[in-house]
Amino acid sequence: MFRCRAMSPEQKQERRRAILDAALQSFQEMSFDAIGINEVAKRAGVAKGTVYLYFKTKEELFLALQSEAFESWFDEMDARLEEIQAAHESCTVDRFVYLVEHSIQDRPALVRLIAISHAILERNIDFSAAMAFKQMLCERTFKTGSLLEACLPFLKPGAGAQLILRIYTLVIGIQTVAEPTPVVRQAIEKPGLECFRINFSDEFSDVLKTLLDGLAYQAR
Amino acid sequence: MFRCRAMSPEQKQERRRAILDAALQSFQEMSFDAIGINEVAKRAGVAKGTVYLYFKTKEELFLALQSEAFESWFDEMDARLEEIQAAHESCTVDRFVYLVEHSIQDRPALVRLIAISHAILERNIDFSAAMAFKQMLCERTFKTGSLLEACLPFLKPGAGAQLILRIYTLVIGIQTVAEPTPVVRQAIEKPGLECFRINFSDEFSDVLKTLLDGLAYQAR
Amino acid sequence: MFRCRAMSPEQKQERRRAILDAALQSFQEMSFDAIGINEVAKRAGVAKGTVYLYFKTKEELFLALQSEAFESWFDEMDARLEEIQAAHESCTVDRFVYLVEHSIQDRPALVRLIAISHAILERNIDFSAAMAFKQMLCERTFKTGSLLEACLPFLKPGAGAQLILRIYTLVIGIQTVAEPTPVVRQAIEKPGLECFRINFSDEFSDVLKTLLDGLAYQAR
Amino acid sequence: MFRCRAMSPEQKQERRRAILDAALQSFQEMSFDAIGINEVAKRAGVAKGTVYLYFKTKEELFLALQSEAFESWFDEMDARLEEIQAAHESCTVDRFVYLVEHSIQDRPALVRLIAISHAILERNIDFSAAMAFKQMLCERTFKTGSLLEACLPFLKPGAGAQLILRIYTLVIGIQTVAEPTPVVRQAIEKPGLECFRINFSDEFSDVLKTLLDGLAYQAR
DNA sequence: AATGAATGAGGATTCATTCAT
DNA sequence: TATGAATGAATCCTCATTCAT
Repeated sequence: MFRCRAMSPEQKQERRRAILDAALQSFQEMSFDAIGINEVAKRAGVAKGTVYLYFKTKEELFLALQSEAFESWFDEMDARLEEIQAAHESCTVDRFVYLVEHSIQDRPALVRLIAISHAILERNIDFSAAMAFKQMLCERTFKTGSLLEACLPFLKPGAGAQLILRIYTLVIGIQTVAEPTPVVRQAIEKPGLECFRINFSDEFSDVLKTLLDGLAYQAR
Repeated sequence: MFRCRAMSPEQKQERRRAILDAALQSFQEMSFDAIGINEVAKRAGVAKGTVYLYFKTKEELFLALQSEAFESWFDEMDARLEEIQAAHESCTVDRFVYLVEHSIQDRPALVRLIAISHAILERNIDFSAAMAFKQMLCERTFKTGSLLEACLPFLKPGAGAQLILRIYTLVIGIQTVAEPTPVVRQAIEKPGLECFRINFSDEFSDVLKTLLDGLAYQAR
Repeated sequence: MFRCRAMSPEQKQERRRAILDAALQSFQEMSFDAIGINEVAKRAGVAKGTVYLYFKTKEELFLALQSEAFESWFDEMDARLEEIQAAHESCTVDRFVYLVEHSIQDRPALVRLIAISHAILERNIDFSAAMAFKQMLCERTFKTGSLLEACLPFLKPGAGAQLILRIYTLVIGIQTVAEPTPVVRQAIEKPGLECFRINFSDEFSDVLKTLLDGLAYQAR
Repeated sequence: MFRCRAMSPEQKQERRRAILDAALQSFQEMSFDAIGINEVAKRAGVAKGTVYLYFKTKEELFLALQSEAFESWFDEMDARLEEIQAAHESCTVDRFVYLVEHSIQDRPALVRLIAISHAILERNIDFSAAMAFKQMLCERTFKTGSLLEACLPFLKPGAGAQLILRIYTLVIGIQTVAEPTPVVRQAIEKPGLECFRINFSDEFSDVLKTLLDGLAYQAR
């Protein structure tokens, strides 16, 4: 255990980091419900109570995790889109779909966090945490949305941010059906039920492409 | 309490009905978690144990509810699509979107049940219940999918069923973001966060239409 | 299901038999707690309620089973002891121990029933069932006790019945330690705990022999 | 409720003690089944959850109680046997029987705990609790067994520990028949069933003496 | 007599959160 | 700040038994 106190802001950030890293590690190994705060605390090398010094609730902790993962995703998207802009290339639908799909595929934890965000995480956080999270999400959505509008010519003003939000919606829906419970997985193994065996990446790419084709078509 | 026994199959169906109706009523008033089996039992005029005579678990009870709601939805869809066929009309995208959106809007309980199906209901049912549910879903999906293919000329063979499944996916995603938790709802009231105030029907119609436009475009 | 009614006493006995046989079969496959009345009823080919027509409680049913097993044991003991008497042989301690041990070893269900009799069965029976059981036990104990006194010369009057009761006591104690729970069995597998690995027959024979030697010694 | 925390190991022991004492008190007033953890917690002045901080299950709590009672019994036995050795007296069978009987009579809770140990307590404890308990029992059995061998000259090496185990077995068997259920007690009040009215101490003394006589006889 | 639908009591346990130290 | 001991709410389901048919 860290037994030191009276820490500098840097030290506090470090401690916070350790807790977040521990939470992420746990989340990669098991489900949200299966994770206990004790587990996270031990892994982070702090006491249970200390976790609550940095995060008001278990849910707020994992919301912070989601927040970070989102920022990282937005960072990558922004970088990729800026590269495209810088090269004065125009972005095709296919390339964009590929870009998004890969950036998401690299972040399985983010996808799983998004899927439990509304049903679980956002049920036990306070107003300020909700506010901060949504505000961050909004800002980044608009920023990345603007870049998007510059890359995808058929996007009207405002349609970039909207597209981001719809990608978010798609992720929730597709992840939910793509990761069924064990008993359902067993059931859909049976012949005749192939239609329920959905692969996240394939489905996501396909739907996103169709959606973009639809937008392009509508924009003509 | 009913002091009579449901001996004949008809009486047993009736009793089952009473329990399902009671569950639905409760679900319309509060969240799944807030509902206790005792509550449902009392409302149905039976004892707690009797509920478990008809449904193995609380989750199975609500899955049965979802099953019924789904069948009703498929029935309506089939009827509408057959009307269109019978009239030898060809169905426009807009008309189809309108049709789907309304059929869903009339079934708020179904939408809420779908949204908790994967995360909650399908976690505590046995194999046979899972199997029966998925099988029904599959059959009706393909049947309605065929009708769809007849109505929407740009749908290739097999695309009808796939479209139904994607509508299902969309419902999950959109319902999830359209019905935020109280604290999140409060947060997104604030100015600047309008983008998160999503109306299920509007969003659903818009995305579905775009998706269909995309499919139509791809089919050219 | 037997759907017939208005039965003769013979038919009723037959039905009772079927239930007892079914209960015994179940008990040989699993523990008392694991057995459900439904299980027994189905195996006997009757409805649950019918079981309660013949036995007031689940415990009374298994007490009846124990009763029968006891009578069978007494029958065998009596027969064996009478054989010895008829042959005008005098019975040695070793022969008697062998006789008892074998008669018990042939009745594993009886031993297990005895072990749960006081703690479980006799907790949920009514006065008349308790009375009938104890009366039978008493009578047979005295009868067999008398035969015993004739065979084992060192037994004083009354010591035969007392010996039977002590054999009963020994069975309870030894069976209890000889059949530990799974977790305890696992624990006593470890080296150093060999002393807890007790074999019923060996221990029973040894203690009974010592006890009889003691009685013989005291009688000198 | 204690509003203070038991931080030091001594304070924690004290708290553990309080819970054990409360459990013992309850056990003296009623049966294991009738005792609720709430009851014990309240009596100990702690919250329900606190009990589970010290003992993993209700059964483990009562196993700890049994463990303590056993150690106390072994302590007394050791002390008495050492006194005898110190006085260079040789111990007669009668004196030993008296000694054991009294040490047991003083511990009615131990006897009742032993009687439910196999059937109840050892069914819901984990491996380490089972291990620790059996290991303690084994060690003390051998230690006291050695003292016994020094006191009772007819005991061969190893027979001391075996005798302790047989005393344990006898206690289970005799306690079981000596403390019948209410309905059985009522039944055996009736004339003719006197043979089932067994007094623990008398029966125990008598059987133990006979057993020792048998051992002495066999050793000649 | 037989059925099987209906009943309803019954309790340990976990774990997020708090707060005395 | 950090700790970790203390708290206590919260609830589904089984199954022996009953009794209307």
